[in-house]
Amino acid sequence: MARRIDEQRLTAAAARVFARHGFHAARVSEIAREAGVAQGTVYLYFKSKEGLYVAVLERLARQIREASAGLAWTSVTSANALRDQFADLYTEIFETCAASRGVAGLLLGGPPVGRSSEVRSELLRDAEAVSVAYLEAGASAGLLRSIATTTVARAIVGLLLHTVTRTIVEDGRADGLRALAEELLDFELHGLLAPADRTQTAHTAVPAAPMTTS
Amino acid sequence: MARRIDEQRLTAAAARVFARHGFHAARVSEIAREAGVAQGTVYLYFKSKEGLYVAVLERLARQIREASAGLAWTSVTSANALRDQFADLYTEIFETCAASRGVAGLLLGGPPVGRSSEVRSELLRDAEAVSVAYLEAGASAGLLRSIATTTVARAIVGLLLHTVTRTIVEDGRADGLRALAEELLDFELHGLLAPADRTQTAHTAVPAAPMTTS
Amino acid sequence: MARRIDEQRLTAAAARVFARHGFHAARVSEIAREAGVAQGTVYLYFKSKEGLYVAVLERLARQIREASAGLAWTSVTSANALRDQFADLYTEIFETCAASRGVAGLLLGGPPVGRSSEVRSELLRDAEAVSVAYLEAGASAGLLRSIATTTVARAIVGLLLHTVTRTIVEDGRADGLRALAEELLDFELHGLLAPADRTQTAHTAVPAAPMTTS
Amino acid sequence: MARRIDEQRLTAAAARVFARHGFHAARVSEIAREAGVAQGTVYLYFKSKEGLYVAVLERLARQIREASAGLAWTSVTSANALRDQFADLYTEIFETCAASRGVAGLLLGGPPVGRSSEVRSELLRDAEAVSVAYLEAGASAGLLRSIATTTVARAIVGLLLHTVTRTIVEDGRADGLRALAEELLDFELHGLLAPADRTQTAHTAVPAAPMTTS
DNA sequence: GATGAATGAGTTTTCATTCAT
DNA sequence: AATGAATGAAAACTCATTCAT
Repeated sequence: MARRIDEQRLTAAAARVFARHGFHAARVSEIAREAGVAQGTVYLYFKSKEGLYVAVLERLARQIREASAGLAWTSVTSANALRDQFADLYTEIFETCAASRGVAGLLLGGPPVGRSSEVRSELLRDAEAVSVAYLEAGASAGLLRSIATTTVARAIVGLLLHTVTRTIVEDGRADGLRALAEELLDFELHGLLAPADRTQTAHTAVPAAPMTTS
Repeated sequence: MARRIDEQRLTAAAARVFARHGFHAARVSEIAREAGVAQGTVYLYFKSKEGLYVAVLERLARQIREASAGLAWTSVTSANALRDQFADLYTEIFETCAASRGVAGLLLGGPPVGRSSEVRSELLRDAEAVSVAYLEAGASAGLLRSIATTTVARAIVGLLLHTVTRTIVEDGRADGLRALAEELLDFELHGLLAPADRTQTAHTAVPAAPMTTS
Repeated sequence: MARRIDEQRLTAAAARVFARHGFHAARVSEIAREAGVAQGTVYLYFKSKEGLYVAVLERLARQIREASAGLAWTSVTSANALRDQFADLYTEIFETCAASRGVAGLLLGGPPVGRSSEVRSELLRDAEAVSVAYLEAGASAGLLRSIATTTVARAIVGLLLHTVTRTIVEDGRADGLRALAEELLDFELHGLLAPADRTQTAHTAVPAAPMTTS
Repeated sequence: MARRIDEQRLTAAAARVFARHGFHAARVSEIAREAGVAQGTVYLYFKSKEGLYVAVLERLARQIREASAGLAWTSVTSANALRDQFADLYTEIFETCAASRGVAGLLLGGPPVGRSSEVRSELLRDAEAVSVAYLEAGASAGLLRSIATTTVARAIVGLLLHTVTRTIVEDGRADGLRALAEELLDFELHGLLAPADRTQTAHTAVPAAPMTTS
């Protein structure tokens, strides 16, 4: 058990240090100091700095998975029920990431280090797979439209991902995460277009030449 | 005497090498060899390896901006026109990124190196700003719903970004990019829900506990 | 665990290598080899090659100070007593420098490297200060003439310095250092002129145009 | 002749740059820029940076020799005449060095670079030789005491050298150089001791333990 | 198990020098 | 003769990892 505790101390310290400096600039010496152990001790628990890094990422990936697994998933028979379940899921994910901002940034946007790319890819692939499953289930149930499943599944994951990266990791938003989830779901479910019965005349002042800023 | 070698030779070689290995694992010696110049020559044109890297990213960022700026933007008065214009834009972006897959991966998902984070941030910020502008213009023209603008703008950018990263950079898709764009737009504009008049009974077989894969 | 190798091993090796090649041409790798440690080890003990160099110079500067501080200084009431005390001091300095010829050359005549100039300057300034103190004390005691104190103090230090540089460092003289000291003191105390009562006729064959050698 | 001019321009520029940065930190590019020529041009006139450096030192060494050679040396038959001639010599040397402070510092205290050590040594050796010649001539003429010629000759050179280094190069004194020369000569000729007929009782407060400053 | 001193491989960068124009 | 772009050798320093205690 002591072993477990020390390992925890190390990954926790490593998470802080990696979050602070990124993988390459992080020093094993700093991690050891922050964990209150000698440098050599790190190598009793982890094969290498790389291994320690991957372990840190894996912990967050696991937490995200657990967060979603912990939810009560039931068969869904209405759009509202579907929406509520996903709002729960998104909120859990957001909160888990908000609690580990720094590591979340590395998990989603860090450099490829050892198996780190796989950890990220697997997480995203799983998320996409879940997404695909729901889209298909929803479609066959008549709740959802039949659309380009793979593309849209990826779009949904990307939308979540970027929200985490920009709004939670970069801006540091930690409150109102459920509201954030609801806003995203509203967009996902209903799309952008105004209800068909609304008049669609307009000379919309859509500006020319986008992204010519900066 | 004018520069005798083309700066382009260097950035092109650097793009290949950085794409192959990422920033940290890329060796200046390999870049020089690939460009067919001596190592020292690199430093006649760029202050450092870091500077060279940022220059490579900036070139792609510029290309993406130019791709979108080159389009004919007109005032939009119908949902279809809006959709067409964005299909053009997305297609241009996809094609630009497909032409520089490796660098696109670094630009969108690479580690922070020198000013590289700013280059990425500026690009995303600009994209989000454009997105916001269109959402607001579309809404005030009655074409689009009024929704949480910032959140949705980020969602849209994230959705694009992840599509580029996964489908174009990782999977290497180079054809059918307009179709991809159309699929995304269909999702963006109409959302996931089946038309309201469709019956919404269903016992949706929505599976419990998502993301418990691998 | 206490340092396992002796810092002394490093400075001694460094002293030899620096003495052999001077600061710039000295290679850290050679110092490490000469000390029988790995290159990296040098940097456990010293921040940089520069720091190691300065440490080597400081050690000799300290030794010179200690050599002079170890002498029994008493109030002086006669020219002979004064002369004896200084003969002791000079001899100590000469012997200390003779024991570290190479380093003495660098301390007194090496290029400015990091704080090395300050180490030298401080030593010389202290020496001049002591000189000034003695000249003034001697003058107020009626033992010495009243003369341009600062200028003469510097002259005396310079005379010692150059003797060390030329006779001890360059020529490698290691014996008869007390005699050397006595000769210098004879010159310092009595000057060059023949006793006034000696006839001063002479057709001195003072040669014209000096220094047209080589 | 154009060649001469360019060479002059180069040595003059090099003197400034070497004086500013020392040999190692001086950049050939900076010298070329300061001289208003291309880098390659330097190598039309000098074999290497080292050669240029030595040329700069040699120029000052030559100037010092010429300064002394330009004086009217006549046979000396009195202490006063001797003193006057040397006052002239010292003043010339001081003024020459004051006019090239930076280079004087390098000539007398710079690092060993190529033949630079020889240039310095030759100058000092010549100075010592002249000194020896005068001491011997003066002694045989009965003007000067018979003393340890070599030692004293070196002492005299060292005294001059250090005065140049400290008072002219470091402190930047440029005026009153003749007075400085006279002060040195007074010390050299008469020594420190008070005239014998002055009472030599005194309890001289000669301080104990010198050089324990800093 | 824990320690931390020692290791030494590995890489960017500088800058004197060359030589095609 | 002059140019200055290109060259490439050379070296300090860092830091992950090891292993004797």
